[in-house]
Amino acid sequence: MFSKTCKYAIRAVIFIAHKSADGSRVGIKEIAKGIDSPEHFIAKILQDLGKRGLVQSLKGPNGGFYLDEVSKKHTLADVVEAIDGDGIFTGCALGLKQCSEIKPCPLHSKFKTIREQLQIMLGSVTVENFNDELNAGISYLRRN
Amino acid sequence: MFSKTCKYAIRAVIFIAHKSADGSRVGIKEIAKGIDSPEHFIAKILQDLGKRGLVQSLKGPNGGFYLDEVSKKHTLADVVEAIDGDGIFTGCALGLKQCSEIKPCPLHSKFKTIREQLQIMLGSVTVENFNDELNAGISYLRRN
DNA sequence: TTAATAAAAGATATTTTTATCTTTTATTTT
DNA sequence: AAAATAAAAGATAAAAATATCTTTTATTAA
Repeated sequence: MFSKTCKYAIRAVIFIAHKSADGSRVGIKEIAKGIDSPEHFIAKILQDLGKRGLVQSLKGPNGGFYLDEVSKKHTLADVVEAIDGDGIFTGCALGLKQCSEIKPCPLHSKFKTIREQLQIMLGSVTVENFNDELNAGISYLRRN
Repeated sequence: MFSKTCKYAIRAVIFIAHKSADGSRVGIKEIAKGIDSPEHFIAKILQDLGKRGLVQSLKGPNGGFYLDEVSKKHTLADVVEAIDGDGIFTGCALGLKQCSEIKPCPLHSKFKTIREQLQIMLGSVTVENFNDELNAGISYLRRN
């Protein structure tokens, strides 16, 4: 469904939202451990998300990643689109470039519904929406 | 959503169902052209689907691929599962192996609905279900 | 029973994705 | 200012997915 890169990205932004909710920053090592990802790989991903303004960071002691007021309100759809592009929301299920309402692939209409639901779902939750349940230990971002 | 291999596979079986509905066989070259795929690559995929009993084939003159009565009734879910496995139906959206009802990832419950709908949708159409609309030129398997 | 046809099988190549390692730059603290 | 910290950037490597090429086997038709 999502690329591995995208899965790491989603887990990371939710983790950062959670850990930096108190105004502090969270380092790359803690993030990597907290979401079970390769440290250097998630570093690259966050670098990319940083350039796109989806996460913020500061170098040096007490530095790390955090989210400003705008970033906290970004939806998971924003994250997915930043990493994987909008193919999952708009592309043809069978990979046909010219597939559209007028020249639909056999699955077109049936798939449309599902894609839309996915987009609505991902568009309706912000990265900080999970803070409470993570605090309460109701959901998890790693094997734990 | 699906791997490229899986997209080719779905297109191919629908194409074969369509072209062999009259009892004839359809060659690999015609299939490759008919679904816009690399010839040797789709050959490999069909070889695999053949071993799994999802398509039938005959070598030699007048040979080619076709579907027996059982294969015609296979659903697209069967094809997807044969190629990509059941990860898309059962796996965690965030790639967490231990994600489950008792240790859910943040997206678990919201995703469940969508995965189920996808499975129901793909499980409710057989590969031959599209023959009529393909004949009528209402849907397409290549740029055309 | 030979030639032609077409898929199966095996080997290799290319591209993309995922992962790692090293060096540089920015920031803070002493 | 110097030392320590931590991300940014750049380079390289490994693995997986996608694609191509060649040889073999089965089948048919002449």
